[in-house]
Amino acid sequence: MPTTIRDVAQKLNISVYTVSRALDGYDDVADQTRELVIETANKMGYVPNRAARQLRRQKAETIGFIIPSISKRFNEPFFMEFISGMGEELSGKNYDLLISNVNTHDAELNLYHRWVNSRKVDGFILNRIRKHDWRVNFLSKSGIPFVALGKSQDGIDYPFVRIEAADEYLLLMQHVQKNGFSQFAFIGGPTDLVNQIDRLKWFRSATKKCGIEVPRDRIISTDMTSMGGYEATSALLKSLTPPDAILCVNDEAAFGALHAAREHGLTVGTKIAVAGFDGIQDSLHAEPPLTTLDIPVADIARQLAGMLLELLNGRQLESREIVIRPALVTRGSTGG
Amino acid sequence: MPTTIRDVAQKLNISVYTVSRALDGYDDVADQTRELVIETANKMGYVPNRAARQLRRQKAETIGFIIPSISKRFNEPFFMEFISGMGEELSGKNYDLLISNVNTHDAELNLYHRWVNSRKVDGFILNRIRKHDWRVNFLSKSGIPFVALGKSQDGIDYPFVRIEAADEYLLLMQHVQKNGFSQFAFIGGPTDLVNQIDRLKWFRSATKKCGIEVPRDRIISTDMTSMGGYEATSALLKSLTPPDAILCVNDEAAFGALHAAREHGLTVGTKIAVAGFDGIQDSLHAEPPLTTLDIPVADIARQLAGMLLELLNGRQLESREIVIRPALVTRGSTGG
DNA sequence: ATATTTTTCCTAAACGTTTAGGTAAATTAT
DNA sequence: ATAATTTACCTAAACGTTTAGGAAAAATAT
Repeated sequence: MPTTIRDVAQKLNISVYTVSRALDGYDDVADQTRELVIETANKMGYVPNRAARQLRRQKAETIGFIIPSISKRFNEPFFMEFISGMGEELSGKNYDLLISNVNTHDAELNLYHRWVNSRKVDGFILNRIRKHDWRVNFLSKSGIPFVALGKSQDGIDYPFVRIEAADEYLLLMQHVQKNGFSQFAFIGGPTDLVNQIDRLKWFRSATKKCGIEVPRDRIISTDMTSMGGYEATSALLKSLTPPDAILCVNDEAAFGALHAAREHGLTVGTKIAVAGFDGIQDSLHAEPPLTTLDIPVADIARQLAGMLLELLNGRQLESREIVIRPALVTRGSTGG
Repeated sequence: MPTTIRDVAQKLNISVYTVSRALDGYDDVADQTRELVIETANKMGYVPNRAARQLRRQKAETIGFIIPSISKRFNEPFFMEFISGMGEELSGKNYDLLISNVNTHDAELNLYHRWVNSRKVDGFILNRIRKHDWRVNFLSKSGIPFVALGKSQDGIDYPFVRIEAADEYLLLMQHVQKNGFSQFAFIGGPTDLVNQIDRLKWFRSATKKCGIEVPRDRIISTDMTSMGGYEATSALLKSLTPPDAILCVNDEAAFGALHAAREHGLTVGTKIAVAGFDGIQDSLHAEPPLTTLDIPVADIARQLAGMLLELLNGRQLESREIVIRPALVTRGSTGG
């Protein structure tokens, strides 16, 4: 049974009030007393009971993150980097991170509901935003603070980080074109994902500027896993007019594309170009190393967590919109 | 402001006691009343306040998982699969998963202390166990329940899952040998990691049975990242007597080994063999696809979470030790 | 010397549950 | 018909904090 505030107070023969105020750094306690309290509390290993504090303060000091049920493969490295970034920012500020993953849409809905209504978390961080996102609507209606990577088009105002890569996509395409590839294809994700919508838009705008025609059937929708990328690429390469430059919505899909291309006997970087998006760590060790548009995932997560903390502490945000631009990293998969 | 139990009671003109007992399924409330209560509670969107319930029940209904500070790269896919498995088991049982990651040993120690003493979690799940593990000692002394993947040698009794792969390692080595490779090397992890100790032991025992000599300098210790595997392999291949069969302590290191081998102009599968351990999903899409000893990571995590829940509910465990055997998956990286 | 302000600490209530220890009403046993 | 038991509910205390509203003591102002 852990030490309570009463134990500390008794030991020093003072009231619990004084202990509480001393530890929380209020100035209505004498310096001498404060020091004594802090020292004693440390010695006794006293840590405030979270449940009691939460109940009284009506704050959970906990942030919720629910891994979207659409991601069938939770092992996507992307999420691990994201979690890592949030965790770093939060644990430094004495906040905790509550995580769950669910398999069905109903379970996901239920969990949001439970966490909101049981006051288990003070706010949420969202990911993989969709064009119309029920989570955004639900949380907004609940009045619980949240931030997200990506802006949904539900007309709801919330702080977010978004990625802007129109220029970088053009650079990528010019680079690929310069290396002798011209038959472009785009391996994308679910069509209502904001990521997908943006990236496809940048792809299209870049093709236009480069004077490239892309037939309809060269734009494919996958589940953004390496298996999805593998299958889509295999199909593309079997067609009568196979592409020789495959741009993927994320690195994972690109890994699958690399595999499929090699399986078709194509030397990637020479006969065919492949590029990804996100810049996850293993992209460097792919064969050949993967050209990608690198975004600082952990850093974005850290920033999101930081924004949410500002919100929770009632402070004004410097900016409710943060724009991140990726860095084009050219490697062997597009011909050096 | 969410609905409280008092709101529900007032609405029905009964006491909060009756609402509480009805919702918790005790039999000292009339069936008719119970139904009414449940219906009304649902309609009003009532979910018990977690802090209040925790305070009164002295249970957090939350499990803690702290990503070990030794993993410099949190994006290791292994952890994501592990988290996914725990989360699945827990959320099904109405438990939540509290996650944090820390950068230093001190921060890690501090966090365990905080979570234990603030009663923020009811139990822990541990990972990456070391031969002598302060976490095991600390939690055992605290009297808080925990389970782990791996058994430390501190003479402390706790429920755990362990991997047994002596036979499978022999199979792997025979397979590699049969494909014409004979100069073995082992790229391992930190020397006090139970994983490392076990896997190196199996490697050594297999070499003995196969009549293979392995010089001291062919056994290397890394940080188990792809970069670590890359650097270790590069160094090995530059030596006067380079190996032609590299077995790695995990898949991530093996990815780096593949990269280094290719960079040295060696065709993996023909000139050199590489194998991993864990069977993470991307091992299939490596070039060439990676031979590995596949363990069901998510499933192990699920089982660990299940064991911990049994402990927390005061039930007797069927078995305090669960043994998992990996499956040898042979792919191109060892010559098909 | 008295009045005012400041400093330092205290008492007691509150947060929203759960539950020990009841009691009246209904049922069953004698 | 009365006693004993069971059923269905209630009141009030407790969990461990934080904090509003004081109050005594000390310092400062008049």
